[in-house]
Amino acid sequence: MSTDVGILSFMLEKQKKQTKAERTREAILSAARILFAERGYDGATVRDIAARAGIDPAMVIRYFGGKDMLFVQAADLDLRLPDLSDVPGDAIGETLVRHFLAIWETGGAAGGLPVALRSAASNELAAGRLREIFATQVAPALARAPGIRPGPLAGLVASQLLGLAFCRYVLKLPPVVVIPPETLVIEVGRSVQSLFDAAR
Amino acid sequence: MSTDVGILSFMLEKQKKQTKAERTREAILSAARILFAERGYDGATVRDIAARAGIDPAMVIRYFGGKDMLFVQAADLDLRLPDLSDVPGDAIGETLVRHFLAIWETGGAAGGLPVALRSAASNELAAGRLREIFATQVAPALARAPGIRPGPLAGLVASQLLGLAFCRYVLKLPPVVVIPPETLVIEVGRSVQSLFDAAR
DNA sequence: GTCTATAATTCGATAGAC
DNA sequence: GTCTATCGAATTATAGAC
Repeated sequence: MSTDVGILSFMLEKQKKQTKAERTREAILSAARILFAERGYDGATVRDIAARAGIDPAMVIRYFGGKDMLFVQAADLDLRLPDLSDVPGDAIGETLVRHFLAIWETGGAAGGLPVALRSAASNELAAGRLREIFATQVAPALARAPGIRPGPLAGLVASQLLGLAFCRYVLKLPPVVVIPPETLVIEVGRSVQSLFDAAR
Repeated sequence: MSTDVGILSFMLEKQKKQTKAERTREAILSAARILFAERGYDGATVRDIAARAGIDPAMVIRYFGGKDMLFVQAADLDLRLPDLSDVPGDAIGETLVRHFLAIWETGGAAGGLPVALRSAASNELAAGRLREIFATQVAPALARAPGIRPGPLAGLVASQLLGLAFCRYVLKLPPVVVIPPETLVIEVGRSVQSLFDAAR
């Protein structure tokens, strides 16, 4: 079966070369996430991203087709929201805030949420991504909370959590930055919980 | 006293000419507020602003010294927050939300708050303005609420109100846009109130 | 006071050599 | 696959005519 051996060695070589190309691709994407999250869509230039990734600006276009398509990839994210049907009814607020804070505090700068939130106010592409994330991830997850009437709940919860992230991680409002995470879980958790209690 | 008459007629003439110049200045500022609020600092160009004001782009620089200084003027705002020492302790949440919504719903597009919020995420100048507004207007006003412990309260209230404005007026998240103002006053008011109750 | 013309940058994207 | 060189467009800001 020389054919099989040929295929195998081809795949190995292909995988090896893909590893090299994929490493470049990952380097671009990683640099893009950091700079998009720091400066927003307009503020982060293709040249800056290429410089941070250690490659030529032309490669960014070659790998991703354009700045806009690179941004869409960089702003991609999975919130991995917990299944609220497993959470006690009076602990939903704290659970959500704790999960949301963990997304930001751990590796937040490398994820897509800071990228999307930073640019959403001044870039329609980013705004659309954020609206889509709400519709496909946040709203369905909140709807699984037991005994909740449909209504404005999901939008109001999103407003509160995004407002917290905005003031703490984007605007960096000093009094919000210094609040310990545990305090946020309790205080904001209670406030979010009051939204759920009212929708029951 | 021909001197007095001379001064008087000079002042009248001066006032007349100032009226003309002031009208141009107001036209620029008004156009700048609308475009800065719509597209953010980077998205709104001096050319666009001049075109909407019906004057030459060079005049914008001449009147305001530069795009950045025009922005500072456009982002200036007075929240006119009510004196919370006059408000019943259990109505503070609703009072704040109602006042905040009124700022946005009536003439919001012409004010400085949409300008500042739209650009705060991607422009340090705007972010500084917003932080300054919090420090000089929001925090002192909230501190006048009777029987409140100092702590994270002010920052959390600002987070919730800014989050609401962000989702409703900037991001235009559909489920948040369609909520009637009265519902917002009640629902968000209760949630804000729970922050105050916990700080007592 | 006002406008024309342009200076001086900076950006995304592409063509083509290697 | 990668890089050099550059195009074409858009930006703020200024200089100078009227």
